[in-house]
Amino acid sequence: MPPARGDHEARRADVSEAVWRVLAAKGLGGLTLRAVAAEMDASTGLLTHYFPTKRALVRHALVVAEERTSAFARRTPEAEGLASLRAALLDVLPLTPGGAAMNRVWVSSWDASLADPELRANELARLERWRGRLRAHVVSARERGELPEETDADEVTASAAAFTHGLVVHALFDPDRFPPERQTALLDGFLRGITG
Amino acid sequence: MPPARGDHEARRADVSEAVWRVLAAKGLGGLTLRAVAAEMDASTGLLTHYFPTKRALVRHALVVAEERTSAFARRTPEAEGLASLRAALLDVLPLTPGGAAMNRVWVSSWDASLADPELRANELARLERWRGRLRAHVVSARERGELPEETDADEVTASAAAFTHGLVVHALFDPDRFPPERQTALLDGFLRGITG
DNA sequence: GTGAGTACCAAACGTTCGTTACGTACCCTA
DNA sequence: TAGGGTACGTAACGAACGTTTGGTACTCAC
Repeated sequence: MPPARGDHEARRADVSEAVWRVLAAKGLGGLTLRAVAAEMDASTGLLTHYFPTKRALVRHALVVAEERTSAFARRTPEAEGLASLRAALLDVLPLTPGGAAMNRVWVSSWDASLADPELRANELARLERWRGRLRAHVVSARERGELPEETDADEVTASAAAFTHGLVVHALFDPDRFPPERQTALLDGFLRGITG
Repeated sequence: MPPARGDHEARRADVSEAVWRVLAAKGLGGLTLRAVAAEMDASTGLLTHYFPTKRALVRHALVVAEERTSAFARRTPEAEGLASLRAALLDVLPLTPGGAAMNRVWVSSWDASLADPELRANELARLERWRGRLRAHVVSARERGELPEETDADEVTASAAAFTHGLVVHALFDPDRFPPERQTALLDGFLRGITG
C-alpha cells in the first residue's frame, strides 16, 4: 500500500521533517539513514530516491534548519531600534522547547562543520548573515539615540552575537540554572551594558 | 622490535597525545581507534591494551583535554580583581594556535556531549567549575571597587562566561574576521560594559 | 492494453567501525 | 632455565553504516 502518495516536493518535506526530528533527538552525529527511515516508517531506499547521497541529505537538512530558524525568528517584526535588537536576540535563545531543539541542532552541527570544508563555509556564511541582520538593528538603535554616538556598530554587533550564542550553549547544557526568565534577565543586563 | 618501551603511564601518555592530535585535527566525530593508531604508528591492539573500550578512551581524552586547558590557563596567576577576570577570559579565547586547537576540541565535543548522558554530565560539571573560578574573580573585583556595588556576582559571571564562549565559537569559524587583537578588543569592550 | 516512467521495498554489497582472539617476543622471578 | 605476566602485532569477528541492485506496484500517455 502506497502510504498517502503525494507529489514529489511534499514527500521531500516529509523526509526533511523526519531528519529534523532525528537531529533534534540525537544530533548530527546520530543522524543515520536508518534512523531517519525508521522515524518515518520507511526504507532507506525511499531516502536515496529523494536524496542521492547522505551528503545531499545533510546539506538539505541544514538548509531546512535555517529556514525553520528564520521562520521562528520572524515572529516579531514590529519592533524598532534597540527593542528590535532585543527581540532578534530573544528569538535565538532557547526559551521554548522548539527554540532549544533548534539550538541543539546547530550546536551539534558544529562538530562536522568544523571538520568538513563545505559545511564550514556554509556555517560561516550563516553566522555572517545573522550578524548582518543584527547590525541593522544596532545601527537603527544608534540612529534613534538609544546607543552612545561613539558606538562602533561592528563591535557591538559582534559582541551581541557572541554573548547570545554563548548563552545558548550554557543554557543548553544547564537548562535548570538558565531558565527562560534568567536568560532574558541576562540579555537585558548585557543590553544595559552596551547602552552605557 | 619493541619501540622505546617505557613504563605503563608513559605509554598511556603517548596514547593521550595521539588522541589529542586526532581530536584537534578531526574533532570528536572523527576520532576512531584506527586514526589514533595510525597517528602513533601502532595497532589498535595497543590501544585496547591501555584502554579497554573506546568509551574509556574518549573519557580519558576529555580528562586530558581539561588538564591541558587548566594548565594552559594557569599561566597568569599574579593578577587580581578585574585584571584577573580579564586574564582568565583571555586564557580561554583562541588567541594562539594552541588555544584554537583546545577550543576546537571542546566545541566539537558538544555534539556527543549533548547526546550522551555521561558526557553531558561531565561537560555540565566542567562549565560549572569554570563559572565558579570566574565568580571568584568577579567577587574580588567588586570588593576592590572595580565593579558597581549593586553588581550581582552570579549574573555578571554567567554573562562573562556566555560572552567568552560565544566569542570562541565565532572566532573559531571566522578567524580572519576575529584575529587575536579584535578578540581582545571585544573582550575589553564587554568588560567596559560591566564596570558601568 | 501496452510501454515508459515514477515510487517505492527488500535485500544485499562493500566498507568501516569497535571489539576480540591468538600468537609472539620480552622481562622478571624462582 | 623454566614459567608467568606484560606488551604488543596480526587478523578476524559481528555490527552498523552508506550505497546499490532488482524487483514490484502504480500511474499516465498513446
